Amino acid sequence: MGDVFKALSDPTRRKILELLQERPLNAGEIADYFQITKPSISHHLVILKNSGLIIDERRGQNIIYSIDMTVFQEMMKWFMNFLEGGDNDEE
Amino acid sequence: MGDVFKALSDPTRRKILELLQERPLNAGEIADYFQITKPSISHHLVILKNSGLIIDERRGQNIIYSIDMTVFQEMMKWFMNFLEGGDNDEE
DNA sequence: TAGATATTTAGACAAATATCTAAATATATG
DNA sequence: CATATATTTAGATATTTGTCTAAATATCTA
Repeated sequence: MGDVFKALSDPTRRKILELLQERPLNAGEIADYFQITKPSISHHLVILKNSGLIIDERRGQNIIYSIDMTVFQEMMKWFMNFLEGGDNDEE
Repeated sequence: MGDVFKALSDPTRRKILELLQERPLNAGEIADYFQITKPSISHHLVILKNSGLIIDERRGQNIIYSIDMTVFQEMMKWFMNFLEGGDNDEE
């Protein structure tokens, strides 16, 4: 769960999520949106994947990334706790 | 706005927010919940304050910290964007 | 199988971060 | 004013993080 907050703390990774929110993209397409190198993007994708925010699927030479909504729903619950004033248990 | 995600990326700071979600606390009371030193907690409080997540108010020798809900609502909007599939514009 | 394309892994490095100790500031009170 | 209490600021340090280049892996196709 802490991994998710860590993953969201980087602006490049948040932008990747916003791109994937439109539609799934392969690694190269994602990299094209940024100035940084493909290996750096690949590193960010690993972090996003480990946090559970995205999933990947190889299709031929490409690896296609897309958002996994499940974790976003958990995040919403964490924030809801503050707005509603209910109980909370994290790590 | 990126400051908020950065602020939330540290587990100590998230725990501080959870404590303040119960009720306002002064710096010493907050520090008592943790093993780390008061200066370190003070540093975390500065980061939380700069992000807009908390506000402080001096009362005598104490400085009392409490949550500012405004930013939480903005966070909710950001997450809502993913769950609903609407448009988004950040930084 | 050889070569081209897509992507990741490995290793290095500079910048950012969390923590500490020591010192400074602010307030209250005898 | 002098001392005690609460908190922050300053400066140092070890760890983490984001980035890079070079090399490795995986897949497709001629």
